[in-house]
Amino acid sequence: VPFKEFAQTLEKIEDLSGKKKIDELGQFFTKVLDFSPEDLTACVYMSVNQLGPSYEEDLRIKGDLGTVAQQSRQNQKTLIQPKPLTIPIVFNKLVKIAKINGKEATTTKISEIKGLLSSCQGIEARFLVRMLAGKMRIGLGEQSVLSALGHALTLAKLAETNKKVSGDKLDAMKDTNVKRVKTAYCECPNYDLLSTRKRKNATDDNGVKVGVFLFDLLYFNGKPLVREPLRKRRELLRSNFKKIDGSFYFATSVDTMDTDEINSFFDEAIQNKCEGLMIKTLDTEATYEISRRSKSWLKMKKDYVDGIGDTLDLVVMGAYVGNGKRTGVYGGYLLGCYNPSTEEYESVCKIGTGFSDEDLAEQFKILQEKKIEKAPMYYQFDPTLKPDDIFAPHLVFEIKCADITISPRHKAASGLTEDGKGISLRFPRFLRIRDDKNADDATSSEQVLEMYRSQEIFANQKIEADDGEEDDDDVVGEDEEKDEEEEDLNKTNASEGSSKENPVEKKKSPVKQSPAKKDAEKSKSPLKSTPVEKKKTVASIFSSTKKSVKKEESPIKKKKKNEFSSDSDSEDSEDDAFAKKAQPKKKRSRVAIDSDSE
DNA sequence: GATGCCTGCCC
DNA sequence: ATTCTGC
DNA sequence: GCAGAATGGGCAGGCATC
Repeated sequence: VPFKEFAQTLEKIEDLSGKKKIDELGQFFTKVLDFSPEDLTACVYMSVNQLGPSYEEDLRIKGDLGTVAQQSRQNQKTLIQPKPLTIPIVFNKLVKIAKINGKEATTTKISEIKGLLSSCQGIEARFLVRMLAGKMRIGLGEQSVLSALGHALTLAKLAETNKKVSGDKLDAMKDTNVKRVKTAYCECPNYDLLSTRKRKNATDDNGVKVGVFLFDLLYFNGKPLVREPLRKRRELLRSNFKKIDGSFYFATSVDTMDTDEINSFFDEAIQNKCEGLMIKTLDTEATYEISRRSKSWLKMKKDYVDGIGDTLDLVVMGAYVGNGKRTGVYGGYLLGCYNPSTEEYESVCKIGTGFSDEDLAEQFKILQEKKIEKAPMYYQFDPTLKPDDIFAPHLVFEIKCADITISPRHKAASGLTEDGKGISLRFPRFLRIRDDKNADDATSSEQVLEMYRSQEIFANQKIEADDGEEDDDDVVGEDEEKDEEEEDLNKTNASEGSSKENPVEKKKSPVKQSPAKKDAEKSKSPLKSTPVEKKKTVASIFSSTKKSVKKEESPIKKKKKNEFSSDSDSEDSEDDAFAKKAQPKKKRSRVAIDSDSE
């Protein structure tokens, strides 16, 4: 397959929109299947800009690569002058470059890349460079590549059997195959992910206790359990594995249909320094299939509710030029808090999300007039954070975060901590510009430290929960049956948990809260977005004070934390309830909640 | 050998 | 991770 | 609602550089 053909396909895809992108790639794959099916693997990998799974360990793939490598080598001999590149040549070369390591690795890689580039013609170079940069940005990613593959396989199959189908019937067949491809993709272990991560000194004696918390079983004795409901998967997990104190546990969970119970379990989780809960249906839509997963797994964290959570007002010290769709505006900013005693601005975090396109355009305009040549003495930040543009202290952003942590790079409150370490934010996002604040009205270093400390305290004490109120909404499931309650408790520790799991796939599926975020913040109408149908939900939650639910996909661990909200003043209201839901399907069911914790 | 920058990965 | 946006 | 594409802190490992 000529590389040029591939590059041209990418170019077309870039300009098309919606499903047409998939159709275009599907046609390309169909052609590949027709003329050089042996190149399909490489084409698929290149479409997702990956070199494939850990080829060293995957014999099947390795075999393919061997063939590819051979072909490529043969071609190269006769390739005295620029000869048209082919998919195998390029793919093989990329793999080769990826494997180069050791001394002089960079130099060698560069020279190999130069060689590849000099063989490019026309648009080939453009896409080759993007591939090398890791950003294809053609608006088509993994999911679409899988769809295209499904389409191509459908057509190939039909051609093979000489059948002719079209219209709705054909579409239906495609859908079926797309689903098969995606399912296979989900069920097929990725050796790269499963392989043990390299750790030079993975000892356990560095004072940090590490434990594994199991919460699901996707394969057992060679059989995929992905299609089994969570209740069964969990039962197999619990009956076939044994807990080992100090290192191997089952995630703490509670089975319930009662939101109050969920809330109190959530409080307990927070107390134990967990980030929150993963709420899943036990029986209904409780399998691990991709298309439904998003509807039956919800993540519940304290910072998802508008008006609640840590909020800070920080000064924009500098900015970084934007890439891709942010070309021409800033892609992110360096923010700092103000230390009145030293009259310095200390970096707290960079920020790059939460902005609408309009926000970015407006900010770029505002900041042009605040640009200054170099960072003033009163700007404290690590050299590695040096912004492309630096501004006089002026603009103030209201930022929300999930946590406040000690940082190895940021300077906030570094003069106030015992060890001199600074403070930073975890998962910072932009909420809005604080027009009503001057730079020196920003959150102070002391306040930042205070927020950090109160988190610690909070996490270590018992929270009285409670609430009161209820809201209406209900949750619950109706159908599905029985309830039992069960729970295990283990609490323990804390260390960071880690986990990694879910080797099966990585996808993301957010349920975002409604887009009402900023508005809600301003208008405080937390419920507004929620009403969504509460019909069939998987689970709906709300609480009286904090908590909301978001959806997510892979559960995992968490880290610390707790709640609290302070802010330099913004109005946080706390109100109410919240409910989120997942999607309408019809039946409700009982849910199981795992504490995502470490 | 120590230090710094970059990459890949986890959230 | 979080968030926004086009489809 | 999905999929894609912007972007965060932090860690560990690997390579470059002093």
